[in-house]
Amino acid sequence: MSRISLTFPDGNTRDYPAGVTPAEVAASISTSLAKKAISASVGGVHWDMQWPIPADASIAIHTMADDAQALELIRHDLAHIMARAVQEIWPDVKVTIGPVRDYGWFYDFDRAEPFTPEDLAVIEARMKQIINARDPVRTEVWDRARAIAFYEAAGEPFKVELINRIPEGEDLRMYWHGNWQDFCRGPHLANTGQVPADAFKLTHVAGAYWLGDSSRPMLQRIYGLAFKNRDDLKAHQTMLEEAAKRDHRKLGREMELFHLQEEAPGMVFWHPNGWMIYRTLEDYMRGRLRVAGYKEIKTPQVVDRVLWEKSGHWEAYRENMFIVEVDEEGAREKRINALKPMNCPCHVQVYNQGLKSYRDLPLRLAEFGSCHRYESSGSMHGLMRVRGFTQDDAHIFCTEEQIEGECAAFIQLLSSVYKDLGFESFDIKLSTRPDVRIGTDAQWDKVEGALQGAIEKLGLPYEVNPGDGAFYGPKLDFKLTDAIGRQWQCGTFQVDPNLPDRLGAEYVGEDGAKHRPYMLHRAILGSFERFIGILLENYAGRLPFWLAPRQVVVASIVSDADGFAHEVVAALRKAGVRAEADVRNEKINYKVREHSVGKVPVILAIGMKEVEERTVSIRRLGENRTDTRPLDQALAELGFEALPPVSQPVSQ
RNA sequence: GCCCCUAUAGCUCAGUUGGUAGAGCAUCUGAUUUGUAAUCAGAGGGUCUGCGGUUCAAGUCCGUAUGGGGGCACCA
Repeated sequence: MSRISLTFPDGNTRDYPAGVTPAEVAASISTSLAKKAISASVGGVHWDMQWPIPADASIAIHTMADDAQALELIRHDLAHIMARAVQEIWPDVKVTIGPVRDYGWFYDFDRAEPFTPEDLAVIEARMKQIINARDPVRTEVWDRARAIAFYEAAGEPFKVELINRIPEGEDLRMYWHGNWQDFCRGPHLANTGQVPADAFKLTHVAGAYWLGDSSRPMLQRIYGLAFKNRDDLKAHQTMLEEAAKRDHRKLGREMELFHLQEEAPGMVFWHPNGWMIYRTLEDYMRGRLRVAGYKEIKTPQVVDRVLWEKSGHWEAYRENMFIVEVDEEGAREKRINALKPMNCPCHVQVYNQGLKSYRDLPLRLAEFGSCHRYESSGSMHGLMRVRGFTQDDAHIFCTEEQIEGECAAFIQLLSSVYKDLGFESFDIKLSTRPDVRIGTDAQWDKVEGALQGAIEKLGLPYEVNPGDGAFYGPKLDFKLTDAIGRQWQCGTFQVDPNLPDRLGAEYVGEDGAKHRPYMLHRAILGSFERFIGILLENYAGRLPFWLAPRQVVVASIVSDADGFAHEVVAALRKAGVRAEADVRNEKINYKVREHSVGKVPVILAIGMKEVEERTVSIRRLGENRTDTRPLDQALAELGFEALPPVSQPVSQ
């Protein structure tokens, strides 16, 4: 059980068990201290105790047993304090709900006028007044009829709806902050003064649907950041600024990687540098897949709707497909095609050519498949969510018995690839059978068991998401964690008996009869576009040498060294290094700065000294020193670094 | 798609209460030959996102379309 640490004005800290009562606290300290002990610190949070300590202080003492709980309470109380401030300033605003979230909280309001940044400053000022007023927080338990009557009288339809959604018989708690109250599950601090007044900040306003339902009204959501002290808030704000600096859209411009433009929303124009990253990543993946026993194929971009009808996509996914109508001469009707939104049906077509034997299985067909999806306008975001993208897609056709082995091999491959690309850890989520599904329970038992067995044999931790699988089969999702702690879902592994059935895939078994294979959909990166965005943000643009588009710039210091600079570039290129010469008539300081800003990992400076000694001066990005090396040695070192990392396979 | 915000030079941004545009960087030209994060000088560069409206007059005010941003919804 956790303990509470109380720090008193005499500077001493005393520990108490979590269930301690105010009376016990009072009894444990000397009378003289008791009279001064009007403030204390619990769980790192400063709070004021009235003396004698009131009975409801126990709420705070009980729940502020550790920092995480203390923060939760602070953020939760701030949500209420903000709602109260808003209603005090604009009495006609309707309140709804305001949960705690990472780093703060939000609250949704219904108001005809939009909240402006100036409004936020006004609200913040009022919140500080409320905190400084140190209003005690009181709890009352009401019955449903009273609560509904109260909110109907107050003209708060959203609250009435919330109460109606609470199951009969549950207690309804009303929390009073001064003479403003909110219906809430609690718990809360003992008084508003326990919230630090200088450690929160209202950040922005955004639209959000009532109850997350796009058919319901759109409310205005005000977001706030909150911490237990001012330093933590500042630290978080600094972190946000740092995160903004590594925004891949900004890096994409600065490093001349790609651009997007109005005529092709959600489609990437790759520039030479960006395309080099893309191709390096693609070549790397191609190599990994080849070794892992995949066969690479390429399938059409434009496919007749007939196939999409057979696969079921036309019915279920049509709104998200780019439709291509073609007028064919003599035809009575336009022929309707669609840009493929996914590769699966095409891969089944490849599988279906020629009769397959059980000896052909597992058959692993891979494609760097260019797909187009008509994503809604509001969902697009730089490289992270685009309309035209390329998946590192593959489909494994196999028998039920082979699923577990294929799953284990896939996870090993994925983990090794992530490691090579700089991501040490990832989380696995297993989504199991949903309520609405096809197939028998016995089949689901086997298939889910296969996935589970594969993960467990590898000794990896995983989380189960019951009921979150597709209607045809369970799936695994793989989420990697980047350098600043954000998680990205990239890999996926799905078991699908449905599509082979719809598209008539089969193989001849040992028994001479025809059988349906299972189809395993799997991807490691997800899409190249998005993964490059993730890589850029993870490394803040400072890609490892082997992935950097321009690996080395050879900069001459004086024009008499230009000849040797060119010679070094040629030798580097021969050694497999992406090198460029910079022989512009500029100072070396200028060149070093420009290429450092451009995130070039290695700068070789060439002056007359190097020309005479046939050496190079190596400067690595982020290091303020240089090393002088004989040219041959530098070529060997850099040539080796230019190779993609070779990872050890995960041991069984 | 929905709500809010936003759109001025390649980039980052100024532009007072409406009186037909500015800076830094970048680019180009010249000078400078330089030892590890910005050498100096000069020049060119903008239908102020498109369309419509108000006004004697619109970068500025209003409407609308499109793109972008923050979210929500979506991501079989």
